[in-house]
Amino acid sequence: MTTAQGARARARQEVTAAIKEAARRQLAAEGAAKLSLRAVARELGMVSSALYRYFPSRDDLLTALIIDAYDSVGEAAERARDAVADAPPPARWIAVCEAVRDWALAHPHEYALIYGSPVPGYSAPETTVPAAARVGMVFIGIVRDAHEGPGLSGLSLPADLRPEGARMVADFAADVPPEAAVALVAAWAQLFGLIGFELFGQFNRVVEDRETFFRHAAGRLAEGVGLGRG
Amino acid sequence: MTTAQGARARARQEVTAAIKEAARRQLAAEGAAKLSLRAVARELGMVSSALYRYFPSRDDLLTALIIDAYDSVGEAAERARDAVADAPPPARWIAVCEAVRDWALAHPHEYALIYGSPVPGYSAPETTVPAAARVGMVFIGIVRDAHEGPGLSGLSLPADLRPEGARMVADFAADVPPEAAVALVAAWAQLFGLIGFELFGQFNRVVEDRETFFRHAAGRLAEGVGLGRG
DNA sequence: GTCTATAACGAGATAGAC
DNA sequence: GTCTATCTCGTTATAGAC
Repeated sequence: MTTAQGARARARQEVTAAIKEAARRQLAAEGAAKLSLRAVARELGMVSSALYRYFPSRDDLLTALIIDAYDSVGEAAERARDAVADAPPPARWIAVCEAVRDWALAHPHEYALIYGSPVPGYSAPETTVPAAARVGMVFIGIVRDAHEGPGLSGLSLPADLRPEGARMVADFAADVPPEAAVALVAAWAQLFGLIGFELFGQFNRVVEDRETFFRHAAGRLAEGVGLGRG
Repeated sequence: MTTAQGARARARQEVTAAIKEAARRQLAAEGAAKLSLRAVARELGMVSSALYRYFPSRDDLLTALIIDAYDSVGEAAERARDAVADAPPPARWIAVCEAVRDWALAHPHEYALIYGSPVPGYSAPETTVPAAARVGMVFIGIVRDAHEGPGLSGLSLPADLRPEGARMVADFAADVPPEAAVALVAAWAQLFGLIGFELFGQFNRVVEDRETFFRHAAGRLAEGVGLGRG
């Protein structure tokens, strides 16, 4: 009985994975807006109605792809953090930034899915939130460690941002000084500005040596969150 | 004869404008990927073949929309710059940043068109480059003025980025120090990271007081390009 | 119970003949 | 410029195979 259930479950997982894989190929070729269940089914030699055993609607398939993509960058960021766990905070910050950029360059369509223009007519459900938060949590962890270790430097917070900083600390950045939380969120958004511009072609004819440029910019972001020079 | 030609030219311009307006509505409703000449024609009560007298292809219509959008942000940035021409450089920098953000919040779909995910199957032609450069040129101008006036402070450039900085100065940032050019390009990309994250929903549950947060972040960007505190 | 296939719906896009 | 025949799409109901 358990073996039968195990086999069924395994088969189900395999089909689910195949569907998502085909959907990702579609994503790359046609874009998220044109993702179609029928085309996915066709590519797999299935009939469209059969897909509904695995995903109750097209939007649920999209949601699964989005969560997978967030988990994929999140994992890349966490792996990078763990690989340099002994390095000083600025070096760890830069390593994670580079891991996120490397992931984006390796998965441009999944990057566009989660950090690019929203898909028309689709609204991401709450279930995407934990996966979406993973990358940010890695950065928060680095700053928290620095705060509890060597300390943060060069930060300040104007009076009109103090409530916001306090709320951030309470909501998602425990044990981080409010001025660091505010700087952190800004740096996080700015990092994806650098990556998005490179990926989406805004750096054409503007930045040539992109590795070096990015490493330098990531280092300045680290300074901006109080990590000092690494 | 001249009046007849003038009337014809005027009529042609009006129809062209109506086509682009309808296309922008489509952009908002369905996204750039699904922009179709037929749907635009239908909305205008025309037949699709008639549109080809104005735009030889769907891609040409897209290109026109992209150039219009770039010109629109560029104009907003230039207007903001001119409105605070007497203010010190950091204040001018922040004013332009806020103008770009205001434009983005007012034109989210056009923002997505030019700064969001690339449209699958579409490749922007060279003709978009001058319009795309306008916003950046405004920032370069502010930094150049500061350099030639009160001066820039706190900048440095590692050896491995010096060739890149020199190239930037030669290519598009004349009369700006190379270290400022590099910082400028980074700040430019980071600005759109802040705006894109706000616009595309990444700030949900993360940033509440977005005006204040943005103003502060824009000020830090100004410091990052050597403008000092305003 | 779990899955796949057939068929159909209503809506929309598209191609081509006229 | 119009009309029609033929596609696509998401989704559901149903029937049967394992």
